[in-house]
Amino acid sequence: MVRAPCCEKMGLKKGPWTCEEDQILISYIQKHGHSNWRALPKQAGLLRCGKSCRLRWINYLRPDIKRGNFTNEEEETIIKLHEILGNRWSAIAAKLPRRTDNEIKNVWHSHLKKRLLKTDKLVSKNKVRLSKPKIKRSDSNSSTITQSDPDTSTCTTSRHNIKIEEIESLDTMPEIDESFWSEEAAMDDETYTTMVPSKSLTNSNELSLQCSFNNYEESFQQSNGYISNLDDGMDFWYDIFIKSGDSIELPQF
DNA sequence: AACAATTTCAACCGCGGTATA
DNA sequence: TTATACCGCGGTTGAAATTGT
Repeated sequence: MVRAPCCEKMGLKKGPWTCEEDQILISYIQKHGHSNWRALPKQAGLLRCGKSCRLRWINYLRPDIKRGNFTNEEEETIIKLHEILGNRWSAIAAKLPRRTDNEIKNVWHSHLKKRLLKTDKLVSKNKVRLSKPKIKRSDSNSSTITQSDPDTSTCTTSRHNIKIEEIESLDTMPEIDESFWSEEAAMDDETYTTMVPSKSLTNSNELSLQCSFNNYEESFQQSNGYISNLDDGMDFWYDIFIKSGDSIELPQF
């Protein structure tokens, strides 16, 4: 099958929209809606293809669009959602009211990606590979977290101080102190402080883990009994299965 | 002030999914 | 079932704006 071009190029305008064209499009859509983008430009008297009209409306003219700089909160949200959803800009835009997928895509490519690349380079200098956690099915020892009480807030092992606390999935990532990224900020095993099972291990459907060092946190979530990092990076990826009542041995940092 | 390099972002292109004849 | 048309999405482009020298 040979697809027909989206519009006959003959006589149709391309490139930036004029104020006059914008006004024609806005007033037409206000009166008649946009049930058929292909027919719209002809009916509205615009020398544009339907695709161009749709894009102009969706990305620029829609009355419910929020324009201007993205807030820090919005940028953090985009970064987190991108970790989960990848380049699914429309899905990300659906979580950010009044922002368009095109705008989010642009801000990702122009700001956020560069920022993260910079961050990754610095993190890779101090890269740490986490070993796979061991699961204890029955007995336990001093280096193993055991589930004694679902409501326990802290416990201690011989190797690390461990605390058990509630973690909301996709919780806030704390501000990272500038010193963390400095050349001098050498990684130190002792700065790893917690591997945190939340909500106890008694309910395998509600388990999540959080690993933190300095002020940087890695979040893990359980899905279908498996735990995996929310990050795509293989360096922090786990594939472990935990059943109700299991205990978990801390990873070696 | 002039020019070059870089960044931003609106708009375009092509593909895949879906509806329809 | 197949061919066609349309819509929406993600990748890419390129002009305009900004920044650096």
